[in-house]
Amino acid sequence: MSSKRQKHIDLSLETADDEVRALEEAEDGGDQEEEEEEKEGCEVVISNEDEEANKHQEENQTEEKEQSYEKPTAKDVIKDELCVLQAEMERMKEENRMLQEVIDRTMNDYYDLQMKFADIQQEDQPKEHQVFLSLGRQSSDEIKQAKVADRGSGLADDEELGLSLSLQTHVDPHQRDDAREEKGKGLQSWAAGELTTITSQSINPATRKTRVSVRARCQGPTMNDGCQWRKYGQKVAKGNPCPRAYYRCTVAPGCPVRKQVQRCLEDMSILVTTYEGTHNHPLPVGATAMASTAASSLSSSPLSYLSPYLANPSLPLSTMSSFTSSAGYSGIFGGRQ
DNA sequence: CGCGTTTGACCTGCGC
DNA sequence: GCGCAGGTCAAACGCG
Repeated sequence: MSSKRQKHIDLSLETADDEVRALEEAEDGGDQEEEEEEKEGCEVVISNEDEEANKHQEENQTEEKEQSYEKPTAKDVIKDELCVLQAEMERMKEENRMLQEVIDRTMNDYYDLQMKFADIQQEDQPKEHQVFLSLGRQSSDEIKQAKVADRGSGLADDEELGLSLSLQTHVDPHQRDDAREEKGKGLQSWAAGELTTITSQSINPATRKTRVSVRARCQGPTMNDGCQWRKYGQKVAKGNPCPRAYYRCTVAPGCPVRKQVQRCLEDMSILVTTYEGTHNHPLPVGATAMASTAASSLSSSPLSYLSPYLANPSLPLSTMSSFTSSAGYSGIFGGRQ
């Protein structure tokens, strides 16, 4: 008998809602089924939820007859467990909501700091080209912040390589918003939703070598950006115990593009990928979405690491932006030579 | 066997 | 000039 009672409890845990329904039904019309008590002896596999409820109810009733003093106890136990489980579910839901809010707040603060940092860098090093691409999830607040930063930055157009700055002179605010959303979608699809952070780009004035640095949350050894890469070296850099891996683009022979991949010291789940060079071949579709995003902000030839189309400096900026937008890609960041 | 990775050696730029 | 750190090369190795 005790084994039967144990079975009841297990079933109630698996299908709590149905159990509640079954109990309610049992209370309402349980008398009608008392004459089928002989079924209680059958240990069959329960395949139907209603059958399960009925059987549950029948077994309960059988036990009730044999040990009538246990009737309120068994139901109370089940109801108590249901209440506890439901309360726990509610608590977890509430906890999830709070965690989500914390994450959103943290992301907002992070992007805010990133923008301020960009402004400070631009003030300190007016000759150093800086690009900050906001990738992945982007809230409306971040978009607003970006707009404010863009309008207030007052960059010298001829000298600064602005992120979305220069392109904004060609599109209206609605289009910008749409484009930003497009960018987010494109990158999410590119990185399977794992891309969450920031890219930055800089040109070394001395060597004229340019780099795009992408920080992405990625569990694998390297993030899939659509291109084919061959590893040619690995080095442990000073200050970071994580080894830095060196990759060369193998989509086309002689392609000069290289990338360095290194885990972030602060957060091992973040992969910092630095691209360098210009592809001398058309990119795969998967890579082009990313390429157009980054490269449209890097319209000068040495800056177009990711899109060979943008390696052609003869293409005017307006052509670039129309290309990236008309191609349906997510390139919305303006570029400036 | 071909291709990609690993890893130690070598090269190069930079600061002192 | 020297030392250091970052970057690249290439032989050895592993895998399919």
